[in-house]
Amino acid sequence: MPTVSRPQHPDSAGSADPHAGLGNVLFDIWLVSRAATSQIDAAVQPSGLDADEFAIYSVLAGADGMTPTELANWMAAPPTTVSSYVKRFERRGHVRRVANPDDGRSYLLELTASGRAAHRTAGELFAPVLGRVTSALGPAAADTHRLLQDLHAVVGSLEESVGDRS
Amino acid sequence: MPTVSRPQHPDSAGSADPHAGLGNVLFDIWLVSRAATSQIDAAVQPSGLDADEFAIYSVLAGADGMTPTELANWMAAPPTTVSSYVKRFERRGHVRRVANPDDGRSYLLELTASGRAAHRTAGELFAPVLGRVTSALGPAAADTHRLLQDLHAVVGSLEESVGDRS
DNA sequence: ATTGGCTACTACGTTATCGCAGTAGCTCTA
DNA sequence: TAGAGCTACTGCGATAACGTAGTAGCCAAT
Repeated sequence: MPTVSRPQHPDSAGSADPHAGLGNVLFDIWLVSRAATSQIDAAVQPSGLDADEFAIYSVLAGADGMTPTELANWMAAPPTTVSSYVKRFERRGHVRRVANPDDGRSYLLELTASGRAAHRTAGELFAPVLGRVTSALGPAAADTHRLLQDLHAVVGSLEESVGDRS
Repeated sequence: MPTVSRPQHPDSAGSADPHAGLGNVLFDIWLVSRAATSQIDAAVQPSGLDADEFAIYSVLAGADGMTPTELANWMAAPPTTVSSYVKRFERRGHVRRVANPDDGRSYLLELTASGRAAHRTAGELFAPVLGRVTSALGPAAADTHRLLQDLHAVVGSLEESVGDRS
Protein backbone atom coordinates (compact mmCIF):
# COMPACT_ATOMS: atom_id res chain seq x y z
CA MET A 1 0.00 0.00 0.00
CA PRO A 2 2.66 2.49 -0.80
CA THR A 3 1.04 3.59 -3.99
CA VAL A 4 -1.98 5.73 -4.42
CA SER A 5 -5.17 3.75 -4.82
CA ARG A 6 -8.94 3.48 -4.47
CA PRO A 7 -10.51 6.54 -5.97
CA GLN A 8 -14.09 6.24 -4.88
CA HIS A 9 -16.33 4.51 -2.38
CA PRO A 10 -18.10 1.35 -3.43
CA ASP A 11 -20.64 3.50 -5.18
CA SER A 12 -20.32 2.05 -8.59
CA ALA A 13 -23.50 3.17 -10.25
CA GLY A 14 -23.42 6.21 -12.51
CA SER A 15 -21.02 9.12 -12.35
CA ALA A 16 -17.91 8.97 -10.20
CA ASP A 17 -18.03 11.33 -7.26
CA PRO A 18 -15.48 14.05 -7.92
CA HIS A 19 -15.02 14.63 -4.20
CA ALA A 20 -13.67 11.28 -3.25
CA GLY A 21 -10.08 11.21 -2.10
CA LEU A 22 -7.27 8.96 -3.08
CA GLY A 23 -6.03 8.50 0.40
CA ASN A 24 -2.91 10.60 0.71
CA VAL A 25 -2.10 14.14 1.58
CA LEU A 26 -0.19 14.98 -1.57
CA PHE A 27 -2.98 13.76 -3.73
CA ASP A 28 -5.50 15.75 -1.72
CA ILE A 29 -3.51 18.85 -2.35
CA TRP A 30 -3.46 18.24 -6.03
CA LEU A 31 -7.20 17.77 -6.22
CA VAL A 32 -8.08 20.71 -4.04
CA SER A 33 -5.73 22.94 -5.91
CA ARG A 34 -7.20 22.02 -9.25
CA ALA A 35 -10.72 22.60 -8.00
CA ALA A 36 -9.78 25.89 -6.38
CA THR A 37 -7.90 27.10 -9.39
CA SER A 38 -10.71 26.46 -11.80
CA GLN A 39 -13.10 28.17 -9.42
CA ILE A 40 -10.89 31.21 -9.07
CA ASP A 41 -10.19 31.30 -12.79
CA ALA A 42 -13.90 31.62 -13.40
CA ALA A 43 -14.39 34.20 -10.67
CA VAL A 44 -11.62 36.59 -11.61
CA GLN A 45 -11.94 36.17 -15.36
CA PRO A 46 -13.57 39.57 -15.94
CA SER A 47 -10.46 41.21 -14.52
CA GLY A 48 -8.40 39.81 -17.37
CA LEU A 49 -6.25 37.75 -15.01
CA ASP A 50 -6.37 34.05 -14.35
CA ALA A 51 -5.88 32.41 -10.97
CA ASP A 52 -2.12 31.99 -11.29
CA GLU A 53 -1.65 35.53 -12.43
CA PHE A 54 -3.78 36.82 -9.62
CA ALA A 55 -1.61 34.95 -7.16
CA ILE A 56 1.54 36.36 -8.67
CA TYR A 57 0.20 39.89 -8.72
CA SER A 58 -0.68 39.41 -5.07
CA VAL A 59 2.86 38.50 -4.20
CA LEU A 60 4.24 41.39 -6.14
CA ALA A 61 1.75 43.76 -4.58
CA GLY A 62 2.99 42.87 -1.16
CA ALA A 63 6.70 42.50 -1.82
CA ASP A 64 7.71 45.41 -3.90
CA GLY A 65 10.95 44.80 -5.65
CA MET A 66 11.26 41.07 -6.11
CA THR A 67 13.73 39.46 -8.49
CA PRO A 68 12.66 36.83 -11.01
CA THR A 69 14.64 34.21 -9.11
CA GLU A 70 12.89 35.04 -5.87
CA LEU A 71 9.59 34.80 -7.64
CA ALA A 72 10.60 31.49 -9.17
CA ASN A 73 11.48 30.11 -5.73
CA TRP A 74 8.33 31.48 -4.26
CA MET A 75 6.06 29.79 -6.72
CA ALA A 76 8.24 26.76 -7.40
CA ALA A 77 8.40 27.47 -11.10
CA PRO A 78 11.35 27.15 -13.45
CA PRO A 79 13.10 30.37 -14.40
CA THR A 80 12.01 30.23 -18.02
CA THR A 81 8.40 30.17 -16.95
CA VAL A 82 8.90 33.22 -14.80
CA SER A 83 10.66 34.87 -17.68
CA SER A 84 7.68 34.38 -19.91
CA TYR A 85 5.34 35.64 -17.21
CA VAL A 86 7.39 38.79 -16.86
CA LYS A 87 7.32 39.38 -20.56
CA ARG A 88 3.57 38.98 -20.67
CA PHE A 89 2.94 41.21 -17.68
CA GLU A 90 5.22 43.85 -19.07
CA ARG A 91 3.42 43.72 -22.40
CA ARG A 92 0.21 44.42 -20.51
CA GLY A 93 1.79 47.35 -18.79
CA HIS A 94 1.18 45.76 -15.40
CA VAL A 95 4.74 45.16 -14.36
CA ARG A 96 7.90 47.20 -14.65
CA ARG A 97 11.54 46.15 -14.33
CA VAL A 98 13.76 48.32 -12.24
CA ALA A 99 17.49 47.93 -11.93
CA ASN A 100 18.66 45.75 -9.08
CA PRO A 101 21.22 47.79 -7.15
CA ASP A 102 22.75 44.63 -5.72
CA ASP A 103 23.21 42.65 -8.90
CA GLY A 104 23.69 43.79 -12.45
CA ARG A 105 22.53 40.52 -13.99
CA SER A 106 19.18 40.80 -12.35
CA TYR A 107 16.38 43.32 -11.89
CA LEU A 108 13.46 43.94 -9.62
CA LEU A 109 9.84 43.47 -10.52
CA GLU A 110 7.19 45.86 -9.46
CA LEU A 111 3.57 46.41 -10.29
CA THR A 112 2.70 49.57 -12.17
CA ALA A 113 -0.34 51.62 -11.22
CA SER A 114 -2.41 49.78 -13.78
CA GLY A 115 -1.05 46.47 -12.51
CA ARG A 116 -2.23 47.38 -9.04
CA ALA A 117 -5.59 48.39 -10.45
CA ALA A 118 -5.97 45.04 -12.20
CA HIS A 119 -4.99 43.29 -9.01
CA ARG A 120 -7.56 45.25 -7.06
CA THR A 121 -10.28 44.38 -9.54
CA ALA A 122 -9.37 40.73 -9.43
CA GLY A 123 -9.26 40.90 -5.65
CA GLU A 124 -12.79 42.18 -5.51
CA LEU A 125 -13.95 39.30 -7.66
CA PHE A 126 -11.97 36.86 -5.59
CA ALA A 127 -13.17 38.06 -2.20
CA PRO A 128 -16.65 36.53 -2.28
CA VAL A 129 -15.23 33.16 -3.29
CA LEU A 130 -12.79 33.22 -0.43
CA GLY A 131 -15.58 34.41 1.81
CA ARG A 132 -17.78 31.47 0.93
CA VAL A 133 -14.96 29.05 1.54
CA THR A 134 -14.00 30.61 4.83
CA SER A 135 -17.50 30.72 6.15
CA ALA A 136 -18.21 27.19 5.01
CA LEU A 137 -15.15 26.05 6.93
CA GLY A 138 -16.30 27.94 9.97
CA PRO A 139 -14.00 27.63 12.93
CA ALA A 140 -11.93 25.01 11.11
CA ALA A 141 -10.62 27.73 8.81
CA ALA A 142 -7.85 28.73 11.17
CA ASP A 143 -6.74 25.14 11.70
CA THR A 144 -6.79 24.52 8.00
CA HIS A 145 -4.68 27.55 7.36
CA ARG A 146 -2.14 26.50 9.95
CA LEU A 147 -1.94 22.93 8.74
CA LEU A 148 -1.43 24.13 5.21
CA GLN A 149 1.41 26.35 6.33
CA ASP A 150 2.98 23.36 8.07
CA LEU A 151 2.50 21.23 5.03
CA HIS A 152 4.09 23.88 2.89
CA ALA A 153 7.07 24.00 5.19
CA VAL A 154 7.40 20.23 5.05
CA VAL A 155 7.13 20.01 1.30
CA GLY A 156 9.49 22.92 0.88
CA SER A 157 12.09 21.29 3.07
CA LEU A 158 12.19 18.17 0.93
CA GLU A 159 14.55 19.77 -1.53
CA GLU A 160 17.46 19.58 0.85
CA SER A 161 17.01 15.98 1.96
CA VAL A 162 17.53 14.33 -1.38
CA GLY A 163 20.94 12.80 -1.75
CA ASP A 164 21.51 11.20 1.66
CA ARG A 165 22.64 7.61 1.50
CA SER A 166 25.14 7.08 4.33
CA MET B 1 -8.42 43.98 3.50
CA PRO B 2 -10.45 41.62 1.43
CA THR B 3 -7.63 41.07 -0.96
CA VAL B 4 -4.64 38.90 -0.58
CA SER B 5 -1.65 40.73 0.84
CA ARG B 6 1.59 40.68 2.82
CA PRO B 7 3.85 38.04 1.40
CA GLN B 8 6.59 37.80 3.94
CA HIS B 9 7.47 38.68 7.52
CA PRO B 10 9.30 41.91 8.21
CA ASP B 11 12.48 40.15 7.20
CA SER B 12 13.49 42.46 4.45
CA ALA B 13 17.15 41.62 3.97
CA GLY B 14 18.18 39.31 1.17
CA SER B 15 16.12 36.59 -0.45
CA ALA B 16 12.40 36.34 0.17
CA ASP B 17 11.44 33.31 2.19
CA PRO B 18 9.56 30.99 -0.12
CA HIS B 19 7.63 29.51 2.79
CA ALA B 20 5.84 32.60 3.95
CA GLY B 21 2.10 32.57 3.49
CA LEU B 22 -0.19 35.15 2.03
CA GLY B 23 -2.79 34.80 4.66
CA ASN B 24 -5.62 32.86 3.11
CA VAL B 25 -6.54 29.26 2.65
CA LEU B 26 -6.93 29.36 -1.11
CA PHE B 27 -3.56 30.94 -1.55
CA ASP B 28 -1.99 28.37 0.74
CA ILE B 29 -3.37 25.64 -1.41
CA TRP B 30 -1.93 27.16 -4.50
CA LEU B 31 1.53 27.45 -2.99
CA VAL B 32 1.58 24.00 -1.47
CA SER B 33 0.33 22.46 -4.64
CA ARG B 34 3.01 24.11 -6.73
CA ALA B 35 5.71 23.03 -4.34
CA ALA B 36 4.37 19.49 -4.13
CA THR B 37 3.95 19.19 -7.87
CA SER B 38 7.47 20.26 -8.65
CA GLN B 39 8.76 17.87 -6.02
CA ILE B 40 6.76 14.98 -7.41
CA ASP B 41 7.67 15.88 -10.97
CA ALA B 42 11.30 15.52 -10.04
CA ALA B 43 10.77 12.31 -8.12
CA VAL B 44 8.78 10.39 -10.69
CA GLN B 45 10.57 11.72 -13.72
CA PRO B 46 12.48 8.50 -14.43
CA SER B 47 9.17 6.73 -14.88
CA GLY B 48 8.39 8.91 -17.87
CA LEU B 49 5.34 10.42 -16.16
CA ASP B 50 4.98 13.82 -14.62
CA ALA B 51 3.07 14.59 -11.45
CA ASP B 52 -0.24 15.29 -13.16
CA GLU B 53 -0.01 12.18 -15.24
CA PHE B 54 0.84 10.11 -12.22
CA ALA B 55 -2.25 11.43 -10.50
CA ILE B 56 -4.41 10.61 -13.49
CA TYR B 57 -2.98 7.14 -13.86
CA SER B 58 -3.69 6.65 -10.18
CA VAL B 59 -7.33 7.52 -10.63
CA LEU B 60 -7.63 5.29 -13.64
CA ALA B 61 -5.87 2.46 -11.86
CA GLY B 62 -8.47 2.57 -9.12
CA ALA B 63 -11.57 3.31 -11.14
CA ASP B 64 -11.53 1.05 -14.08
CA GLY B 65 -13.79 2.26 -16.80
CA MET B 66 -14.07 5.99 -16.40
CA THR B 67 -15.42 8.27 -19.10
CA PRO B 68 -13.54 11.39 -20.23
CA THR B 69 -16.25 13.56 -18.72
CA GLU B 70 -15.95 11.84 -15.37
CA LEU B 71 -12.23 12.32 -15.49
CA ALA B 72 -12.69 15.97 -16.40
CA ASN B 73 -14.99 16.50 -13.42
CA TRP B 74 -12.66 14.62 -11.18
CA MET B 75 -9.67 16.73 -11.96
CA ALA B 76 -11.54 19.95 -12.69
CA ALA B 77 -10.12 20.19 -16.20
CA PRO B 78 -11.85 21.26 -19.39
CA PRO B 79 -12.88 18.48 -21.75
CA THR B 80 -10.41 19.47 -24.44
CA THR B 81 -7.57 19.06 -22.01
CA VAL B 82 -8.72 15.59 -21.10
CA SER B 83 -9.09 14.83 -24.75
CA SER B 84 -5.47 15.66 -25.38
CA TYR B 85 -4.39 13.65 -22.35
CA VAL B 86 -6.23 10.65 -23.67
CA LYS B 87 -4.62 10.99 -27.03
CA ARG B 88 -1.18 11.20 -25.48
CA PHE B 89 -1.72 8.25 -23.15
CA GLU B 90 -3.08 6.20 -25.96
CA ARG B 91 -0.09 7.03 -28.12
CA ARG B 92 2.09 5.70 -25.32
CA GLY B 93 0.12 2.54 -25.20
CA HIS B 94 -0.81 3.20 -21.59
CA VAL B 95 -4.51 3.72 -21.97
CA ARG B 96 -7.16 2.01 -24.04
CA ARG B 97 -10.66 3.15 -24.99
CA VAL B 98 -13.42 0.66 -24.62
CA ALA B 99 -16.96 1.17 -25.78
CA ASN B 100 -19.32 2.63 -23.22
CA PRO B 101 -22.31 0.34 -23.09
CA ASP B 102 -24.48 3.14 -21.68
CA ASP B 103 -23.68 5.86 -24.16
CA GLY B 104 -22.58 5.65 -27.74
CA ARG B 105 -21.07 9.14 -27.80
CA SER B 106 -18.68 8.27 -25.07
CA TYR B 107 -16.22 5.57 -24.14
CA LEU B 108 -14.45 4.22 -21.11
CA LEU B 109 -10.82 4.69 -20.28
CA GLU B 110 -8.71 1.97 -18.87
CA LEU B 111 -5.05 1.43 -18.26
CA THR B 112 -3.33 -1.20 -20.32
CA ALA B 113 -0.84 -3.59 -18.76
CA SER B 114 2.00 -1.29 -19.69
CA GLY B 115 0.07 1.66 -18.32
CA ARG B 116 -0.24 -0.15 -15.03
CA ALA B 117 3.44 -0.96 -15.11
CA ALA B 118 4.33 2.69 -15.65
CA HIS B 119 2.04 3.62 -12.83
CA ARG B 120 3.67 1.10 -10.54
CA THR B 121 7.12 2.41 -11.37
CA ALA B 122 6.05 5.96 -10.73
CA GLY B 123 4.41 4.86 -7.52
CA GLU B 124 7.64 3.38 -6.27
CA LEU B 125 9.43 6.64 -6.94
CA PHE B 126 6.64 8.58 -5.33
CA ALA B 127 6.39 6.49 -2.18
CA PRO B 128 9.51 7.80 -0.42
CA VAL B 129 8.46 11.38 -1.03
CA LEU B 130 5.06 10.75 0.44
CA GLY B 131 6.73 8.86 3.24
CA ARG B 132 8.93 11.79 4.14
CA VAL B 133 5.97 14.14 4.13
CA THR B 134 3.83 11.83 6.21
CA SER B 135 6.48 11.19 8.77
CA ALA B 136 7.38 14.87 8.97
CA LEU B 137 3.77 15.63 9.67
CA GLY B 138 3.67 12.96 12.33
CA PRO B 139 0.34 12.62 14.05
CA ALA B 140 -0.94 15.72 12.29
CA ALA B 141 -1.05 13.77 9.04
CA ALA B 142 -4.48 12.36 9.70
CA ASP B 143 -5.90 15.75 10.62
CA THR B 144 -4.36 17.29 7.57
CA HIS B 145 -5.87 14.66 5.36
CA ARG B 146 -9.30 15.16 6.85
CA LEU B 147 -9.16 18.94 6.65
CA LEU B 148 -8.11 18.72 3.04
CA GLN B 149 -11.02 16.46 2.27
CA ASP B 150 -13.34 18.98 3.88
CA LEU B 151 -11.76 21.78 1.97
CA HIS B 152 -12.17 19.87 -1.23
CA ALA B 153 -15.83 19.31 -0.48
CA VAL B 154 -16.28 23.00 0.21
CA VAL B 155 -14.52 24.16 -2.90
CA GLY B 156 -16.32 21.59 -4.97
CA SER B 157 -19.68 22.75 -3.73
CA LEU B 158 -19.05 26.31 -4.85
CA GLU B 159 -20.09 25.52 -8.38
CA GLU B 160 -23.75 25.25 -7.45
CA SER B 161 -24.01 28.42 -5.41
CA VAL B 162 -23.14 30.90 -8.11
CA GLY B 163 -26.15 32.65 -9.52
CA ASP B 164 -28.13 33.50 -6.39
CA ARG B 165 -29.24 37.11 -6.17
CA SER B 166 -32.68 37.20 -4.59
C1' DA C 1 44.14 42.71 -12.66
C1' DT C 2 43.01 37.89 -14.50
C1' DT C 3 40.59 34.03 -14.93
C1' DG C 4 37.87 29.99 -13.79
C1' DG C 5 33.75 28.79 -11.93
C1' DC C 6 28.90 30.42 -10.59
C1' DT C 7 24.59 32.41 -10.94
C1' DA C 8 20.74 35.39 -13.24
C1' DC C 9 18.41 35.76 -16.95
C1' DT C 10 16.59 34.83 -21.78
C1' DA C 11 15.94 33.38 -27.13
C1' DC C 12 14.39 29.61 -29.27
C1' DG C 13 11.90 25.51 -30.13
C1' DT C 14 8.93 21.76 -28.50
C1' DT C 15 5.03 20.26 -26.31
C1' DA C 16 0.87 21.15 -23.45
C1' DT C 17 -3.32 23.59 -22.37
C1' DC C 18 -7.74 24.85 -23.61
C1' DG C 19 -11.33 28.07 -26.17
C1' DC C 20 -14.19 27.78 -30.19
C1' DA C 21 -16.83 25.56 -33.26
C1' DG C 22 -18.41 21.33 -35.18
C1' DT C 23 -20.38 16.32 -35.29
C1' DA C 24 -22.60 12.27 -33.51
C1' DG C 25 -25.62 10.33 -30.40
C1' DC C 26 -28.95 10.81 -26.49
C1' DT C 27 -33.70 12.29 -24.63
C1' DC C 28 -37.83 14.47 -24.24
C1' DT C 29 -41.91 16.22 -26.22
C1' DA C 30 -45.79 16.06 -29.25
C1' DT D 1 -41.19 8.53 -34.83
C1' DA D 2 -39.93 13.23 -35.74
C1' DG D 3 -37.25 16.46 -34.52
C1' DA D 4 -35.69 20.16 -31.16
C1' DG D 5 -32.59 20.68 -27.81
C1' DC D 6 -28.78 18.57 -24.95
C1' DT D 7 -24.64 16.44 -23.98
C1' DA D 8 -20.09 13.83 -25.14
C1' DC D 9 -16.35 14.24 -27.52
C1' DT D 10 -12.74 16.19 -30.88
C1' DG D 11 -10.06 19.07 -34.73
C1' DC D 12 -8.00 23.14 -35.00
C1' DG D 13 -5.66 27.20 -33.74
C1' DA D 14 -3.75 30.38 -30.40
C1' DT D 15 -1.17 30.89 -26.44
C1' DA D 16 1.34 29.09 -22.38
C1' DA D 17 4.83 26.21 -20.06
C1' DC D 18 9.44 25.10 -19.82
C1' DG D 19 13.97 22.41 -21.42
C1' DT D 20 18.21 23.41 -23.79
C1' DA D 21 21.75 26.21 -24.66
C1' DG D 22 23.42 30.25 -24.61
C1' DT D 23 25.27 35.44 -22.69
C1' DA D 24 26.41 38.77 -19.20
C1' DG D 25 27.69 39.85 -14.75
C1' DC D 26 29.30 38.15 -10.09
C1' DC D 27 32.88 36.25 -6.90
C1' DA D 28 36.61 33.83 -5.54
C1' DA D 29 41.60 32.65 -5.88
C1' DT D 30 45.73 33.91 -7.84
